[in-house]
Amino acid sequence: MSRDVPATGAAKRGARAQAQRDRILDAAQRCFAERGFHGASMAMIAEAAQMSPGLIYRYFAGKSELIHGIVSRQVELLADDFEEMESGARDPVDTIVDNYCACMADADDAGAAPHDALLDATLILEIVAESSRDPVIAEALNLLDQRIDVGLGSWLARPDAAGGQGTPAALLPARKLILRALLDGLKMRQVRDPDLDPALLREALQDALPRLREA
Amino acid sequence: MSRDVPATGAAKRGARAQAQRDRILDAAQRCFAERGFHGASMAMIAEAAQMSPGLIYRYFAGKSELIHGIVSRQVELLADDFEEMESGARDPVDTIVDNYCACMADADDAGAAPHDALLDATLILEIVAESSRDPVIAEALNLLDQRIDVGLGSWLARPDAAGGQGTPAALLPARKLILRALLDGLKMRQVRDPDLDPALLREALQDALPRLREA
Amino acid sequence: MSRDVPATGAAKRGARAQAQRDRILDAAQRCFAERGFHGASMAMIAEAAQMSPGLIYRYFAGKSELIHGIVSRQVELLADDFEEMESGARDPVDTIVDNYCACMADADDAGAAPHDALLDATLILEIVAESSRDPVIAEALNLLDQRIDVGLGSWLARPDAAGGQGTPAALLPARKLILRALLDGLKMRQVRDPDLDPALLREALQDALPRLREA
Amino acid sequence: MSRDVPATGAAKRGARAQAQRDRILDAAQRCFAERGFHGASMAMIAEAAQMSPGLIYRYFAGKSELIHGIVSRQVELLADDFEEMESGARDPVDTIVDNYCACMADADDAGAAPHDALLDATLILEIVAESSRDPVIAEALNLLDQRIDVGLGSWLARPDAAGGQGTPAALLPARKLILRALLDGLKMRQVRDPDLDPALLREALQDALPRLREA
DNA sequence: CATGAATGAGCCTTCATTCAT
DNA sequence: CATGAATGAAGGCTCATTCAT
Repeated sequence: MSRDVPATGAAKRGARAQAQRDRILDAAQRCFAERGFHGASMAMIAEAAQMSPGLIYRYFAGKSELIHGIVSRQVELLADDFEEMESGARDPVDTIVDNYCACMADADDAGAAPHDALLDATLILEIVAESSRDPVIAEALNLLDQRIDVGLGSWLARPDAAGGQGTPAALLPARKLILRALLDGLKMRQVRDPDLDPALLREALQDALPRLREA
Repeated sequence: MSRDVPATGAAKRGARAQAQRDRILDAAQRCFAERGFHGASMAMIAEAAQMSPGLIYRYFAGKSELIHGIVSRQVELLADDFEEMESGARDPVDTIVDNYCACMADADDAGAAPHDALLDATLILEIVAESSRDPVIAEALNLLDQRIDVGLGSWLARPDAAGGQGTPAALLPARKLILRALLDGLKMRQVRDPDLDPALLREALQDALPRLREA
Repeated sequence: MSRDVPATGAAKRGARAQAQRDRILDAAQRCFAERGFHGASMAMIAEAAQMSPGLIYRYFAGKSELIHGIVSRQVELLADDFEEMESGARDPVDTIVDNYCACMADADDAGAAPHDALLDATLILEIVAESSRDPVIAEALNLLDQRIDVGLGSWLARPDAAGGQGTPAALLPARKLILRALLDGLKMRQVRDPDLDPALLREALQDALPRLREA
Repeated sequence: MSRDVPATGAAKRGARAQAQRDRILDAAQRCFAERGFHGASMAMIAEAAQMSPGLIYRYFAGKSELIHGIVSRQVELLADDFEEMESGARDPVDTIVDNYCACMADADDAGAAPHDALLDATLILEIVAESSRDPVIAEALNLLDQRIDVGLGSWLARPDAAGGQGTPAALLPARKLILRALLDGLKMRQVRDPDLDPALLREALQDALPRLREA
């Protein structure tokens, strides 16, 4: 998943173009996180990317293509998390909590390069909401969703000994649904209650996760 | 569940005024569900409510106040769900699944009177996202959140025999967090995967909920 | 000029109607002074007059008729000032300074009944400006202007011994113009520099007025 | 008096930008003179300037900033008048009368480039009135006022022989006040009585001005 | 007479997007 | 490629005025 092989959809793009795209996406992600999708203007994004508004349109067809681009980039980031979880190298609780905390931290320092930062929780909600009306965004999100689904599924299915959860195939869809909802729901909690104590979150997960395994 | 008796906070309002407010809120809820908060214009809402744009402002101070009004109405609807859950009159799984299905159904027939309907899942995401930037919306959501928190907390804490979950006080915050996240997350799943089989949802909940109780 | 004989244009009006008109005009004058002609809404005026917006239209044809009414009322107030000046009962400097100070005072206590208060200086500017575009207002102002012109003229012309200025007829138009400009200009200074020391004003007038008389 | 060299405060602005600003200001000045500050809409001004409404906002933050810009331009025009007066090159009466007549003439031919023209008298009243409620406008007017104050003060104080009035320092504030009021008042007369004979004005000034000097 | 709900035109402003340079 | 000026369609909101009650 490294950049040796260009990312999905970027097959033919030159290095320069890719750099520009990333610069724009970084700026957009920062602006969207700060002001929301509708609150951030193309002009603002252009300024954040230190280029003219017109140039953005050379790389992206419109504002919602920016969301598409941002979401697509996330797919790669996610891969890392799943590798960790699946390899058993790390307690899944840690991964989730870290992931949660990372988002919070990102929100604080606006200088971070967002292309390897997780999506701001509020932005995720906006994207998901938007996806129900905007096919371009829906498409991007479908990819992400699928990736998560596969990752979660394989982690759940993998034998206990191999760092998985040993979930029987029959229970897999149900467990996946619950786990997915729980993870998504955490994003909503994050938005509603940004001061949530990470320790409580960890405690809650440590209590809940084991309970969700086969008895 | 109907509005024979004026709703909370509307004590002093005339019947006519209350009816107008509800008409506006119904129209707004429909428009927001269909086009999103930013996508639905006041003009569109006015038309849906069959009145002039200016008139809306006699009843609501601005667009965000419409969300405030919509969310506030939901608080009452929620009360019913919690009564059911707490009274033990009904399996909580049924309540959740029904609630879930109700939303889906509402989305289909646009003619339904929304003031008796649960919020469209997409709209919920938008509202939550917006709440992080709009104090008016945040306030309304705080009320709702609090109500849910109390309801969930008392259900969890109530002794097993009394239709509760018998959760020890020490575990309450953690369990509440998990449950809350799970419920919220279901809304996100609903948006992302509207075709989810209710039967799977029920199965998943029947598997998960008992596991989240004291061993 | 007392109310024994109804004021100009009020010939046929009943006492009740007159009272209503005055109440409206009072409210309007207060609102206009506070927020300006364009800044004060009919709704605001109605509330200040403790009546419904619709009722105002029973007594006045529109917003600019309110200005007409306000200006017309001033004609009577002015009469008093001129009587003083002409009778020689009082130093004209005192009259002008008092008049000036009265306006400032009015601005402070909003409770005063404006129908016997001088027009707020800012409002005067607005009215004069408006008069160049609104014939209704122009008409009212013409009356006021004429009255002032006559009053000023007769004071200037009256023999010195009779409390006047003993201005020769040949110089009258010129002197009237200067005096008029000076008086009007004071209104503008009042708006631009509300903190002007009344003592300085008195000093200035005591220096200038005598110089403007026949050598 | 032309704008060959960019005006004060425009040092860094490109020639194109400056031209656009002037075009907008010209249009605004014309529209404001014709319909008043509140009567002229941004759309109308944009049309007069032959551009889209949105473009105005690239050059001015809002409607009040247009007034600010218009007033600021006047400061420069005023400088010329004061130079004349102070240099003694010209009878101050002439300067005032010319200035007065210039305004009247401008009002007639709407085609004149307003950036070289004095403010329409009616517009001045509106601006002064508005300044008491709009800080942006107040700021612009403060600058103008100050400039006039300095100019008038130095002319009054300058020795008689040097084309001044030789006013003793002790009398300066009072004389300045009177002169200022008289000049301002002339603007009001201009609005109220546009047909005033310039000859009468000249006569009046020639009579009054010398009288306002040290005996 | 009086009310106040209702209208609807219009206002200022923003912003995604385009295009001449 | 890149710029940034320019467009023009909305958008949210206000308010003078009307009219059914």
